[in-house]
Amino acid sequence: MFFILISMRNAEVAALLYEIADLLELKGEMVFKVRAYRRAAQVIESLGRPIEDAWQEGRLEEIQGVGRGIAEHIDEFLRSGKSEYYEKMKKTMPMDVESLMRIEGMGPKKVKLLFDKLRIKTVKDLEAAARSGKIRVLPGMGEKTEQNILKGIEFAQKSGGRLLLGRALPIAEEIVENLRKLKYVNHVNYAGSLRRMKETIGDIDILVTSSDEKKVIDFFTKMPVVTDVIAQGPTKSSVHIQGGTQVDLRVLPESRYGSALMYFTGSKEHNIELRKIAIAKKWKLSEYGLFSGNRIIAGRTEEEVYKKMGLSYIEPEMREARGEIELAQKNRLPDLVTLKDIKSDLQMHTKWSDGVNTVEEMALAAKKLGYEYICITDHAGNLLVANALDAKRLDQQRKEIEKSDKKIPGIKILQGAEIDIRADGKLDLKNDVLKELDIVLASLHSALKLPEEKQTSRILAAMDNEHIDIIAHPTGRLIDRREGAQLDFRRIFEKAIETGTVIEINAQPDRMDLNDVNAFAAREAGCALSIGTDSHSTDQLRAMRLGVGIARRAWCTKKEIVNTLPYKDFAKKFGIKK
DNA sequence: GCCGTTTTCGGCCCGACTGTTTTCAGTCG
Repeated sequence: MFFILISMRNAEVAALLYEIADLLELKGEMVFKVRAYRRAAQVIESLGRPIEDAWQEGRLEEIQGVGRGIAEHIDEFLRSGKSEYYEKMKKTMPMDVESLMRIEGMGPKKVKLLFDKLRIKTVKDLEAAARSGKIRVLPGMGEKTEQNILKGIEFAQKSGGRLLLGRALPIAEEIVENLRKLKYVNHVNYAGSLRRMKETIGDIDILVTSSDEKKVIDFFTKMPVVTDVIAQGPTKSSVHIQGGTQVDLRVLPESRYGSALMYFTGSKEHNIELRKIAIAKKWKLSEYGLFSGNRIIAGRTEEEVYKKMGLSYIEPEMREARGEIELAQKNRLPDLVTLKDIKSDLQMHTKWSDGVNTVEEMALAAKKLGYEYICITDHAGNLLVANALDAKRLDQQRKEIEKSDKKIPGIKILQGAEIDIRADGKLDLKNDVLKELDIVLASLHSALKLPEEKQTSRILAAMDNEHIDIIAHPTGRLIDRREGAQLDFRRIFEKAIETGTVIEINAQPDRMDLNDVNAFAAREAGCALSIGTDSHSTDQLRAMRLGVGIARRAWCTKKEIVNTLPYKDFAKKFGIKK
């Protein structure tokens, strides 16, 4: 068995290569050279194993997209923490490229021109120049350009960052529903990273087939949620909606729906791979279809296009150019877990600790979702902020759970608890209390900044306790708000297999923890996984689909997810006798 | 800069919209 460890250095190396790419682009280097750096960065970012391993083994050049030149930069960076090449370039172009490029409408050419002519280095410089009318006199620029720059700056300051998947999904679904109601609209779907279930979303892409393109675009740009229209052409439009999210719409004829949906679902890297296959067959693939010369040979459905290309259908969550195309060629894609496979939710809170609903309300809501059993996992121990239960209250709660279990037929209610792992690795409750519970979750809630070694030991110690069944939200991160614990996942996965501990995929929209890359590594290592919503109200139970999304992005089948087990098998696996 | 059952040289994904132009470059996805 081989193990995988996700290292922080991968992200550092990727960041360096991205920055080099930006600077090369400013310099006006060949687009292909720039692209080569970006591609290498992207591959290393989602590598799934530490770049140091390949480096120490002298096998950097075996990484896709890394050749002699880039390998040398990586080597220097890993040895010395610096890159002469990068620093030299940065000296000649000292502007804040990242921030400037993030302004809508600002690309490398404008950033370079504005630096050369006006010494603009920061967004602040840019704003001042635009306000005083210094930009309009430059070649290729005009008054409108200045206005757009100011609008772009204002917008970048207001919005900042990406939208959580769990927030973007309902918005996209509502827009899709509204478009679907129109008489002249046939197919409509959202695409993009949203359809691939990435944990955060840059913007929302929507695709429509219609007999009347103009009417669709008109309807779209005049929706009440639209705050301003960025672009509006005959087949394509972009708008901002309340809250600042950008929504792109594309209208296409029915016969192109499949190829367009593929194109807009991405990922970009997946599309490029597909197009290369088409080129090798002397065809051409675009959003308008698969072409042999001028003749369209596929495009109506995604299935048709994949099939014509000699590939089995690839689920959107797998389209990241991480080897799925090769598997599709061999017809060996995994049968991904689906929401329907889920028989239970293994993490939820009630009024007993920090939730808003009762045991009974949670159970009824879970039953409505079609679950066979659930696990009530209120906080227990000393976590006072979360109103954690002590031994006495756990006893009282057990009586209520048993009562509800009898009262509500068709769903089994288990008593679990979420126990805090203290900084020294000790658990927040005594063993004689833990042993009375059906399922025990252990998780980190504090001291998330300890060094990796200590943090890892904490989790390993918890797993060594025979009563701990699941490690919940392993890193404790909150997306865009808190980084979470540094962990040596290689050792954690080893210990999980040794002790039979399950690792949770937490489906809370701002947790998504394990994330897709770590869940991928866990599955490859052979770990058992669970998906829990960590719900604090009945509404939140529906977040299960986000967790399933992570599992699917990690190529999990139902075999790897313990809460797809029917109750009988689940009870047997965890030694529950009731 | 990378890469190769078409190539170790000559390719590298493809198209829409905007704004400033008067035929197109820049940007975006």
